[in-house]
Amino acid sequence: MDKQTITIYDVAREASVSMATVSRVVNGNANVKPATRKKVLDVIEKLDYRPNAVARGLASKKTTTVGVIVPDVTNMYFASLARGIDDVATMYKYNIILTNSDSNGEKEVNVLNTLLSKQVDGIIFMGNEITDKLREEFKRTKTPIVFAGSVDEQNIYARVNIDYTAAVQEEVKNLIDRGNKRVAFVCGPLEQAINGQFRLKGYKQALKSAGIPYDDKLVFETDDTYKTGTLLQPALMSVNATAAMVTDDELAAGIMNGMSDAGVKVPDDFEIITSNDTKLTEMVRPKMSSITQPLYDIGAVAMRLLTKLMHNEPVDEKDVLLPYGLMKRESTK
Amino acid sequence: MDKQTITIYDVAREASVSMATVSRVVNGNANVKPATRKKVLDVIEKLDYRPNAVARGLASKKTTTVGVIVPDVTNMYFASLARGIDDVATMYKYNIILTNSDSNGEKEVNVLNTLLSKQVDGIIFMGNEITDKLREEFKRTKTPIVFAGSVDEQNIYARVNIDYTAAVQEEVKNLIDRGNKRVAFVCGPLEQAINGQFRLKGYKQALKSAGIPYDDKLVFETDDTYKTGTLLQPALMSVNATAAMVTDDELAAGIMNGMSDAGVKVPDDFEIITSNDTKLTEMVRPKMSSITQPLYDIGAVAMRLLTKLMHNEPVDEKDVLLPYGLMKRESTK
DNA sequence: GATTTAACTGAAAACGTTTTCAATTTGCTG
DNA sequence: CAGCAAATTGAAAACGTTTTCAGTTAAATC
Repeated sequence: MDKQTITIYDVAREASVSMATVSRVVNGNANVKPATRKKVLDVIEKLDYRPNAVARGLASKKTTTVGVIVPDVTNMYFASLARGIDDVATMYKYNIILTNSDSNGEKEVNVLNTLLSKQVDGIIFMGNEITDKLREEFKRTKTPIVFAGSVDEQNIYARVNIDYTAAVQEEVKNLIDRGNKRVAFVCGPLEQAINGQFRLKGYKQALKSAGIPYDDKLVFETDDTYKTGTLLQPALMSVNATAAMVTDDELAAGIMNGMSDAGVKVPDDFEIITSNDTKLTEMVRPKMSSITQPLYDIGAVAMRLLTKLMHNEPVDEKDVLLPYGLMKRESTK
Repeated sequence: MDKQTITIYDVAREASVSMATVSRVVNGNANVKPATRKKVLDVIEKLDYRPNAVARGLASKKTTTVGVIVPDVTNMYFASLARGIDDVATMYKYNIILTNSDSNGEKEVNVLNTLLSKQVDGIIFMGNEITDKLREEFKRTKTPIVFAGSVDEQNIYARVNIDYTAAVQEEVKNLIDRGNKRVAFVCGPLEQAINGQFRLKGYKQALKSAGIPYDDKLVFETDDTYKTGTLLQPALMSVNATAAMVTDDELAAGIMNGMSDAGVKVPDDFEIITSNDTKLTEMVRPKMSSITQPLYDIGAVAMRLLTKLMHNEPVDEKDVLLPYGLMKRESTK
């Protein structure tokens, strides 16, 4: 009546060998006589035996599961990374436990602890503001961690990103070269190092190279949402900005639609460049010019890196930078 | 040197009680004297003991983990469901193992088996074409399964959806009432029951009520992608369609942009209505009218239903239909 | 064919919990 | 304060694997 499970012991008995031998064939251990292997395999087939991964995890101290902490899967940027992660995880026989943190420090700590209690073999973290408390928790564990599409300004953790500073600098330079004297920098929370340090730095460098003084009235700190973007047009106009470097695609789409709705022509009256190159950039009209990032690859490479860490393989570079590009579409001249 | 872990045995010794007692206080069992509980709690705090979920899983046969099979997290529709699932999972102390199947029957079977070997307590499945092989695998397990946003034409599995047939019928009726004699039905793969049976049925019913003969030249079976949508304009024009009922938002956005690019005005020359009400509908211009679905809730309710199944609580209705709505935006007159 | 060596196999101890069942305490009752 | 029920506790057996170590068998050498 009850869920009767076939255990390794059952197949051992049926094949007249020991559990150890069954375990060996299941794990592909070479030290088994071919004839024995075949016999065991046949019984496994016949009994439809499936190894219990939990018991395996307890005995071997490996769960072949990795934890993935993401601010919100509903955000295309993170969804793309997550997809890359899952694909290479699958490739290496891992599964992922996916958890949404809403970039909330407390949730991040909780979630991290549950993942660790579940004995994940590794963790991929996304999120750009690392609270002290979180760093402390990270430090307490020996479980390998890699950041994906997320900077670590303390240079401690393995991570894979693009060079946000250079990319922003380059794009802002282009904007300036095209005659824009006042280009706005519209970003997510500045406490997030990726904005407040890396990207803002690129923005400032571009201004400096062009001999334009930095004006903090031109930087707009937002919550990265579409809705907020749609409301920004008046503020942007009031500081006489003629272009904007935006750090999130949905936010950028909001700004662009807000402009259009207010009769401001993009790109003729206002140029917009965005940062994540999600498919949204192509769906919106005009299509948005963007920094291109290999989103899927960032996730994929992060996961690959994590496998190396988990298997104690040597890694040459803990801070991997993937190439970025610049895709001109219709929101810039 | 080695990752020295504190076990339940360590705290038992330190608190001079038995493992059983420690286990009791960890699990909130009531039969522990308050003084003892406090003593144990103090030691747990002091030693920073964290229960090993794997060992727990082996002993109790519960992993507090559920498997989630999704075609592709990168699709906003599924990402929204997944978010709803994760949130209520967290609420009930579960974690989710998220796997992408690409709606590929073989992958689905593989993934299902890994999930089962990992002893997940339940499974949430998304995907609309259930191969015989997959059904067979489903049947073999006693692990509860619920479908989210996915139909089961055999009425076997617990599932939560909206009434796709009624929703489509209603919208097509509106299109017809507004004077469209030839409305196209543009959908994903017809093998998927949600399209080939439920939605198509609604389309046909609407035609029938209006006394319009069904013309299969007006149904366009696609792969649900944006790209495909952008290429559909000529075909749609060649059959003299003046409106389209589309089953996917990205696809619909593609069609709309394809129309606009070809100089066909939406909605004046061509009306479009889509089906999933993802945030994309608002980002695109003109904004797309859509059937509204409580995406997040579908996921949330599915997960809630699964918890009941996992805890052997009675469930009154295995086929839950959530309310849908119709949101008129700018792609219809 | 006797030795030596390499290949294969099995017994049993982990792994860190939960859970059953019996034993011990404690609190009441009269 | 004996007697009994209820509340607490602990011992030990699961749970289903992996892994170590010793033993056994087969192959190779002379």
